[in-house]
Amino acid sequence: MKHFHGTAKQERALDAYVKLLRAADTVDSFLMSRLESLGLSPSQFGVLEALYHIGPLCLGELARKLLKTSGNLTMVVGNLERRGLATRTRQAADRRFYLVSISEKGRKLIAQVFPQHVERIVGAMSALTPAEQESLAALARKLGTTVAARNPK
Amino acid sequence: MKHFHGTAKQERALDAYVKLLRAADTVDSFLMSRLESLGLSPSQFGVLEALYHIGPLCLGELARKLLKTSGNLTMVVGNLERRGLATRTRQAADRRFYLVSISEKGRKLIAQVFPQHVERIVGAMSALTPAEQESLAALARKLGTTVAARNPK
DNA sequence: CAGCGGTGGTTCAATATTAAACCATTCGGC
DNA sequence: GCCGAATGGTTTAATATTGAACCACCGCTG
Repeated sequence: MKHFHGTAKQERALDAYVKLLRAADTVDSFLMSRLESLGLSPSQFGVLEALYHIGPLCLGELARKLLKTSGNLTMVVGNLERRGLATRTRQAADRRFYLVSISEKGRKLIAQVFPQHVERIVGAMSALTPAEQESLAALARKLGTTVAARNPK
Repeated sequence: MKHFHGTAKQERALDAYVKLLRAADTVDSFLMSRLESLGLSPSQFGVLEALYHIGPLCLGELARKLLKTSGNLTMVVGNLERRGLATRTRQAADRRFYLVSISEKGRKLIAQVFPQHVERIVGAMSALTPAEQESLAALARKLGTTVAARNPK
């Protein structure tokens, strides 16, 4: 059931684009549904997970890593702070920077939740063979980095 | 720079998952940035484009096609209606259904914007060769449909 | 035809998200 | 040392997004 007709080139590009977005959306909402039942929003989990695995980061670094705006991060980190899962401390060296760190409570939460999360990712991706997973990763990586490079933030 | 260490199976799945999401996010925000400069939010464009190419749909069908909740669609369609780009009419046969249709104004807008949108998709996807685009589409399709089938809405 | 369960939409409260305007701080040139 | 540009964060206004509670309508069964 197709509703747009263009050149072969256009249909190929559109088809790949639509399939890519739908797959990402489907897999992500499957994974996030579990996290939300633990009281963590997708964004909150994303920030905590980054802090947990990478270490303290300032707001701007978080925004760039997560592909979100700084204004957005202000809100999400604010919510994490209010819930005692992260802290924000002003840098003495350059007082414009706020270093965001995961709290002990946040660390415990991620330590508890992350293993199951990984297993759910493994489960979802098992729809593809290992070779297919690697192929998908390579193609997605090439596409993502090329488009990102062409459009400097 | 990797910050998580697990089994080969876990790292492969995680890597594919992360690359997939980032590619989708990068491409999508590249495309949406142009649409927003025309005053159309991504969701509004999604709904209008569906109505334009498929024809009138009821709220629930729209929600399923766009992978959103019905509550969300109530809001987005409300905004489209307020701007005169779509209409909502109650079905006489079964008065629970509201049929959503694109207006003439909306049709003109999409007719004007869609060709450029497709060309931008072609431009973005040209990061991959035609064969790679087809390969990506096939892998994404397999992943998306399998995960969706395993998790009936 | 009364009641009831199921389906379609809406409402509500909370969080997210962005762009744009704005504030705070640093740093370079003078 | 002061000013202006640049950088990092916050705020604001608007839209989006979800799950849960709720309302409206249908069809069925007694």
